Order: sequence, then C-alpha cells, then structure tokens
Amino acid sequence: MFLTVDADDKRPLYQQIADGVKALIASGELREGMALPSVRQLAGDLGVNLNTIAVAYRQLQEEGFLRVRHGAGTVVTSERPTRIEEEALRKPLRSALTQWILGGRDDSEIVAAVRRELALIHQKGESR
Amino acid sequence: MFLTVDADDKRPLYQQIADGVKALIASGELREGMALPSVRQLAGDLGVNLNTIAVAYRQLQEEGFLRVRHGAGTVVTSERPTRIEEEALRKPLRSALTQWILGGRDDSEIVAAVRRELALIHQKGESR
Amino acid sequence: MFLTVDADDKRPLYQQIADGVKALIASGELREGMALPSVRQLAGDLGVNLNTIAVAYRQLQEEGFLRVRHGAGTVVTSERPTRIEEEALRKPLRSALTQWILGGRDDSEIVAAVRRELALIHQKGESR
Amino acid sequence: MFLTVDADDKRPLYQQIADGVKALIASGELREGMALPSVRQLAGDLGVNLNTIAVAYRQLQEEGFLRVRHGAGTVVTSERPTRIEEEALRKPLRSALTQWILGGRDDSEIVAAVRRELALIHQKGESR
DNA sequence: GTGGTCTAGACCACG
DNA sequence: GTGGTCTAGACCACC
Repeated sequence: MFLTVDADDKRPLYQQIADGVKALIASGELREGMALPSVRQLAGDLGVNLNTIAVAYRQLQEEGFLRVRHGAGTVVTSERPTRIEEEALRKPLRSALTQWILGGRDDSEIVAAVRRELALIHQKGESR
Repeated sequence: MFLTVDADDKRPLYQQIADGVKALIASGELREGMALPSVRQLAGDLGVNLNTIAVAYRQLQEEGFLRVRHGAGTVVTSERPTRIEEEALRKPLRSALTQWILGGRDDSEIVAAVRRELALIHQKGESR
Repeated sequence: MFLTVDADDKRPLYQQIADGVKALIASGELREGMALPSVRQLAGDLGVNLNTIAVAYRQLQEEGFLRVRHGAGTVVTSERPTRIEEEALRKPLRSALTQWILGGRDDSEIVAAVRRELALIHQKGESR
Repeated sequence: MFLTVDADDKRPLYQQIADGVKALIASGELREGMALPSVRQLAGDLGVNLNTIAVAYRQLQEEGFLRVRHGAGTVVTSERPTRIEEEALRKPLRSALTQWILGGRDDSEIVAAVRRELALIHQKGESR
C-alpha cells in the first residue's frame, strides 16, 4: 500500500486518500478481494485523524469500490462499478486538456503525454 | 461570452467562472486585448454577487491571463504565461485518465476520446 | 502577537495585516511552525471583519509564508520562499531612499538611518 | 524628461507620475525654476488621460515641489520643502528593508545595496 | 462609468 | 472548533 497525503495539495485529506485508493485499483495494484488496512492502521500510518480515513472509506464504499464487512475488515469489491457514462468522465478530462493547451502544448504533444501517462499507470500494477 | 455557472458543480462559483474564462481563452474565443464584461455586468448576467466576479477576475489576473485596470476595464493579457512546467500539468491529467480506466475504458478508447475532446475545444474558437 | 491596524494608513486593512505578519516573521518573533491566531480570534482582537483576516491569510499563504489548513489552524511555513530576485526588491528601496533625499538628508545620514532601522527590526525578535 | 508609466505597477497612474517627477528632482535632473511639460503635452506623451496628469501635478504642488503660474506653465519651485520629520520617512524605509530581510539578505548585503542605490540615484543627475 | 475594499451575517466543508 | 464561500449593500478610488 503506497498511499501518501500531501499538505500542499488543495484537495481535502479524505479526497486525496480516496483518490489514492482508486489509483491503486486502476493500476491493478489492488485487486478484487484484497483487504485494505484497518481505519486505525491507516490513520496511524498517514498521521491523520481516524474520521478522515473513515470518510474516505465510506465514499469508496458508496461508489462501489469497497465492501465493508462488519467486523471483518474492508476488501476491494469483486463487482466493479459498471461502465460509467461518458458524460461524467468528460468534464475532468476536458479540464485537464485545457490546462495543457494553456500551458503552451499543441495537440500532438498532448496526445503523446496521454499515451505516456497511460503506460505509467498500467506499469505500476505489473511490477508485483 | 458564453459563461455559465452550475449550482450542482462542486467547485466554488468564482472558480467555475475563472475556469470558464480560461476555457474561452484556450479555445481562442477570447483573444489578446479583448475586453471582458465589467464585474457588474457579468454579475448581473450570471445572477451572482459582484464580489464573486471580482474574486474570479483577480485570480485570473494573478495567474497572468487578464489585466485588470482600476477605473478602466478588464482585458485579456497580450503576453500569455510562459510554458508551464510539465509536472504541474500531469497531476490533473493522470487523475482524469484514472477515472476513465476505472470507468471500464481501454487505452485506445481513451486516446480516441482525448482526440475528440481536443478537436471540440479548438472548434469553438474557430466558429467566429 | 503585536498586530495593529491604523485607519489613517492608506493601505487596505488586509494589506496592513499581511505586512504586519511579514514584519513579525522578518524580526524572528514568528518562527517556523508557530500557530497564528484563528481568523475569528484575530478579527475580534483587531475589531475588523472575519473576511478581512481571511483575505490577509490567503495572500500570505499564496506568497509562501503561511500554511492554512482547512479545519485545522494556520501556521508559519517551515520552508521560506527562496532568495528573491534583486530586481523586485530594488523598486521599493529606491522609492524610500528618494524620499530621504528629498527630505534633505545626505548619504551618510541615510546610511546611518538604515543601520539603525535594521538593528531595530532584528532587536524585536531577540527580546523573547 | 524621462517619465514612463507601467501598467503592471500596482500604484495608480497619477501616483507613478508624481513619484517619477519627485525622482527626477531628487536626482538633480529637474532643478529649481525648470519648466515642466504642459498637462496636455505630457498626457499625449504618456498616452493617459488629461485628468490623470492634472491630479499628479496638483499633488506635487500641494507638497511644495511645483509652482503653477496661471497661464504660464508649471515650474519646479525654488524653495524646496523644509527638512521633513524623520518619522514620516521611516515607515517606507522600514517596509523596504523588511522585504530585503525576507528575501534572504543579511545586513551587510543590504547596506551595500543601499550605497549602490544612492550612487545610482545621484549619478543620473550628473550625466547632463 | 470602472474596479477595490469592507462589513454583517449566513451557510458549508474539514478535522 | 477551524477555514471557505457567498450575499447584499455600502463607500471609496481611479480614469
């Protein structure tokens, strides 16, 4: 579990943690059925409040990524969320691409960066 | 000027407005030297408070996109911010791509969507 | 915390407060990691609106002097901004020196005053 | 007359102009009895509004630097303002020095910079 | 006319 | 508890 929180990040702590878990799932580092650290454990590791972890886990549960089994810890759910509607995915992508354009990149540079980034995301999950 | 604010959006109003202006600049709809509506005017159009617009404009000024001249109006800066370092651009891109992967898309689908989105962004600025 | 606001001062209140905090940091009275009063507390102490303090704190955060943690408090940043380029520092110095010359002082008087002023700035931080 | 206005400067235009004239007087470039350009002329040269120049000249007149002779133009006054009280001079000096300290300079560096700056100010007036 | 600042008071989000 | 956002409305400074 390589999760970190960054005080300079503008996102709230619980969001950073939830996003971090999602990234681990996306990369394949966390697979279906694998157990997550307990709320107490992770809170201790990251040096944050118990509540903060609980909020992150609850959000992930509501989104269907985790299953909390009473008294038996938290595991990555076997049934992944169904194919998400494209409309919801476009907004953050468009926003990210806009920043690249404003940063002075042309389309071919951006597409190359996207390919590079996708490779990096997948690579992490394979190295295990 | 096609700016809108969305109450369901999690971002604060002033951020939505600032992002909207940036998008207009990225698309070429707003070009160097063009005047923006006055804070009062835009506040009236969008149905938000005058101060909210002022905050958005000030942020854009600090980021180098606008020149706010006290007593005169607000115009798009002629000299755009220099090429932004890649590191700052990667985080939001990576985050957006992660969501696409979790949404069940494979890499080729994602790259196609990126190309589509880039075309859409540029298209807007050309229709004038 | 010896911060005051002066109605006769031409600078806006939030700027006076931000400058005051900077002066306390420069003198060493406020050191890395020290907590600042909450916006509500300081607003009450100075008799200004809560928002005015928030604006001052946000500006100081953007300049790298403070770390504002939502839900927790505000502390002096551990890593100070790196060495600032001389060009930005010269303008206000030149302006101040010009006034001394117009006020009828010769160079040796001015240099003596500068030494005196520097000593005063540092002195404050040591008396603790 | 080497006066310029800078749109990036935070000071209002009339203040930049007034400060510029003061700097020319301090350096000796403008001496007692010398005529200043007319309001119209200077407004045209700088590309600013007539009123803006008028405000700057009026401020300089109130401070005793200029004498406006009805229908006969504006000249640098022969009787310079008396020795200004030190208290008024200290505030901007202290503010400028604080910035140098925060910028990472130690006292000897600052004193050296002050000597350099004083020399530069005087030098300008001699080269004519 | 323009933008800038400030207030009082409300409500929300975070830890 | 903390800070963040927003409003309504006031007054000021600039051009």
